[in-house]
Amino acid sequence: MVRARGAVQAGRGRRKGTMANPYKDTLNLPQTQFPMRANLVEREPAIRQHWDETDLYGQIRAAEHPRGRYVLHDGPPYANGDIHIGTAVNKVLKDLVVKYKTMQGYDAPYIPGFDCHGHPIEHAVRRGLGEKAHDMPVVEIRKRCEAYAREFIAKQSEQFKLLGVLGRWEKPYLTLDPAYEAREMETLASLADEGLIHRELRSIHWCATCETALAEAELEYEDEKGPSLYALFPLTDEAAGRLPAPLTGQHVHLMVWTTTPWTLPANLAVAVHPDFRYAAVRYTKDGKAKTAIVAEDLVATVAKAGGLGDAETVATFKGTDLAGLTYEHPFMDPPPQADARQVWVDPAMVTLDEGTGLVHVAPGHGREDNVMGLKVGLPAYSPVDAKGRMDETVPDWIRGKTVWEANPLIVAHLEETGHLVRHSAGHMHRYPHCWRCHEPVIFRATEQWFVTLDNADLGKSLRHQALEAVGGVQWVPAWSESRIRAMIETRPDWCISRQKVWDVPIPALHCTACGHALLTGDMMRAAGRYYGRHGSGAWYEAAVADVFGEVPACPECGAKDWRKETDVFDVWLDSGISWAGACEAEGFDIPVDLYLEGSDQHRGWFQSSLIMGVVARGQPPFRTCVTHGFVVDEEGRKMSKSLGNTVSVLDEVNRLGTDVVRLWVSSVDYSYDIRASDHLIANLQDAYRKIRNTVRFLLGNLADFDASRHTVKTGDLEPIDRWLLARTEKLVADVTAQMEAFQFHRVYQLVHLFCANDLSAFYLDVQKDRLYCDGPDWPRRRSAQTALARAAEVLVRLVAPILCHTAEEAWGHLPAPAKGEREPSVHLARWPQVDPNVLDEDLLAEWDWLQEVRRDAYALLERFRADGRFDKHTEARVALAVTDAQELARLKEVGEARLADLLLLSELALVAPEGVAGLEGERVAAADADVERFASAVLLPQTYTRCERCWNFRADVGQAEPADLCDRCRRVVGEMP
RNA sequence: GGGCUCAUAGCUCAGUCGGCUAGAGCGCGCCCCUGAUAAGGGCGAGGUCGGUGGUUCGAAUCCACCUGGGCCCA
Repeated sequence: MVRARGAVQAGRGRRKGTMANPYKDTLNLPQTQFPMRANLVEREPAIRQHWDETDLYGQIRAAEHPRGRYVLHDGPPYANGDIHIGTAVNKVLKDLVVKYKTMQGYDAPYIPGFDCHGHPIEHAVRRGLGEKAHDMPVVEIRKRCEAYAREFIAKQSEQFKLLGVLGRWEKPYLTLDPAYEAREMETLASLADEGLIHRELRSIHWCATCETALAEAELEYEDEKGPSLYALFPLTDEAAGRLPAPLTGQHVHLMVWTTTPWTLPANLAVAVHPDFRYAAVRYTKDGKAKTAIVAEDLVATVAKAGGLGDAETVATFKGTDLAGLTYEHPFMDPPPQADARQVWVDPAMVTLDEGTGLVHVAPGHGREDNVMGLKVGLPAYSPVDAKGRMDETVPDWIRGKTVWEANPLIVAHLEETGHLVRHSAGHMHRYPHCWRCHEPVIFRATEQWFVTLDNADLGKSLRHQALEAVGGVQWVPAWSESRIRAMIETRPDWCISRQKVWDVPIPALHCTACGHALLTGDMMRAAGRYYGRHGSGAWYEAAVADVFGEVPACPECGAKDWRKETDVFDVWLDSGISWAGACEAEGFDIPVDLYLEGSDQHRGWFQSSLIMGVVARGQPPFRTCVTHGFVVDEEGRKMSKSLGNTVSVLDEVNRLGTDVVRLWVSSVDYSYDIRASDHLIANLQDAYRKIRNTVRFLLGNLADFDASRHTVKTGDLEPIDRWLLARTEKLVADVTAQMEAFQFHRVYQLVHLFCANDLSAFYLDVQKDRLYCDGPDWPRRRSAQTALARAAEVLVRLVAPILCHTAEEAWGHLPAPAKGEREPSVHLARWPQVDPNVLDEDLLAEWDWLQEVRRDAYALLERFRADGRFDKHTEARVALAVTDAQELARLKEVGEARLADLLLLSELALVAPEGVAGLEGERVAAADADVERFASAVLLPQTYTRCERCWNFRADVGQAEPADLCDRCRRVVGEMP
């Protein structure tokens, strides 16, 4: 629609044009060197460089800390690869806490750490070496591992610094540091002192490619297609004789199901459920009639899957009836002990979800199998060597074959000997894989060192103590507690040995005469001292006497000839004692205040630290534990390179600037999944600009404000300025509460709302007239500036933890404080404290109401504006009919003139609904605008002239010379020199 | 399969003990301003509160189940 604007405007006597306003120089327009354009990508590095050059971190450490110490202990990221968005989120969250606590007056050191040992680095190094690794001395490989780790420590440090994370980067704690290793041994010695370390033949996850045991944490479950088969174990004649009629003495088989044929050689038992019913089924296969026992409920399923067309149930039993029946192995020689190869009842082993209801048990090849074996006294027989090859105890047709090669051979053999019911090669299942080489792992029984979680006396068990300790920690969010509780309740004994070289060697000795393995607390302490002096790698070349001061005699046989342990400790022990190796080493008390990590650390660092803290110090090493979720893509799916939905945080920093990325981190509720994409992070640019420009406008209007001379006493402030002071104080109170609760996304919302609503859309819009047009030194203007100065001061400080660069930049543009000197950095400044006298809730409620009134009036007046009756409120004279008589009286009390100012109107009249009858002018009914507060509005004819200086339409324009000014502006101009 | 957990507008978040027509900011659309200007202001449109069933006078909220995610485990 084209409107005849020229005519309308001419009729209102408005002179619009590009002609320079002769009074413009008499205005107090904003002035500041703080640029509107952030240009973060260029500016931020300069700010960080300045921090480096002035040693800001050192200055903060050297400053006064009236509130004592607050220790956030860094969970060490693994020194491998570039940082990713998840680690970036973690570091930024930590930095928010540290910067906030620092401003609150705490000594809040941040000592970054790096997890330097472990399988991933060793794997990468060995892969790089190729064949050469086999002949290379351990010490040489370790040297390369260290170099590898240090390379990534340097790289990651630089990347973390790009995120604005302030800390002692020049001296992080490293788990490969000999002093750290020494403390680790000293701390772990308490495990041995308490008798909590034992050695045991256990079935564990084993990677045949990497030739090492794997912890739960080192497994990845992947979907995989594999074999599955139904096999028959014939009952012995003795057992057949015990069967009830009509089966007595017949050839009857136990039918089992397995997806790992290679474990069949190690079969030592079959488990059934005591409460299930079992059926003897007769069927014909290859022209031969057979009888097999399966769970009754699974007969149909098995008949179908096993291809038993004519299956017919001939008898049923209870599970307990089957207990003790002995059977023959389809291809193995006599069992290693007499009570092997019989049926046991074990409810934990058997479900009806899959299989036949009879479970093939190989204690050497499965955790549950192992547990059951221990219970009934079966050995963890495991005829597979470290490379995954079948050993000499198995028949020659599979001897020396890898388990993967053995699978089809075993299937074929069962087929040939009539023990196979049905075989399939396409069974889909989730199967554990090695987290490094991604090959499928096997279960294999080996001698390993364990931390005992359950003692005979349950009340004193480590598990029990750890669970008690959980209750003493504040978990954020609260569900975090139930999660770690459930995990500790169910975790198995902790396998702490690894058949690797890149970690701290276990300083144990094996007697060459009797095979006894020796590891005591004193030995560990001695090794700790030795490692501290020479580095733990020295173990490999040291003589026993060098490490322990003497050669101990074997407590079992008295011999003095030892083989040094070749296994190393699990890498989780390194970080699990970081509270000792890093914190106590710095003189920090345990427990420290805060651990803050991703939710995966419930199984990792939180747990290992808690357990070690309980063992060595009798308490958890942290008071509060904050957990954050994982970064997922825009659709909530996990990020993966193969899906191509990853976000590179370094790219984002280079594209948008660190402060925008930090603002993004602060804006999300990190308790759950965190969605991220280029687009989602870039969205925060708008909020960043809003905050930055609001700060800039505050600064611009404070250009001529000298706090020491111009500050107006609170009691003398104009009402709206008194409100801003209270509103600012409320902001401080709210933001502080949310910071204390680690609810940074609420801080973001509060700050953004304050900038967008309270300041930009309301206060600053209303106050522009005074700030620009009043005399520079008029009390009314100084009143506004007093409030603005406080708002600016507060805002810059409140955003400092998040927008650490921008706040620093703005800091240099704030007016000098009334007293004393400004700290050289905002990060050395104090967090604002709430003055309860200023935070006047009644006043805030009053102004909430006024703002509602303003919003409703605006909605109504918008009707006139949309119709082209005026463009700016300052052009309009308006009468508002207030629906409620009481509210009308209340508004009258506020005053029409003041309300006209708040609504930016030329003039305002307040009337009762019936009062509009006699008024001249166009009117609009409130129903059109969905407003109840006002019955209607009347646009009164504009009879006033526009003041050429302040552009307000006022009755007093033309009443004196200069005739184009209003009274106020005449006074201002008259006061000018 | 088990433990913990999530799902409210395009996005980020509020929503108290179950109680007005489910809110905010951003984004989007339209308009205004040009004295915050690669700024600023106004208005508006956006929701089956993941789905189904139940409890209740009343459900985003409580319960059950389902769907789809996430972390961890088997």
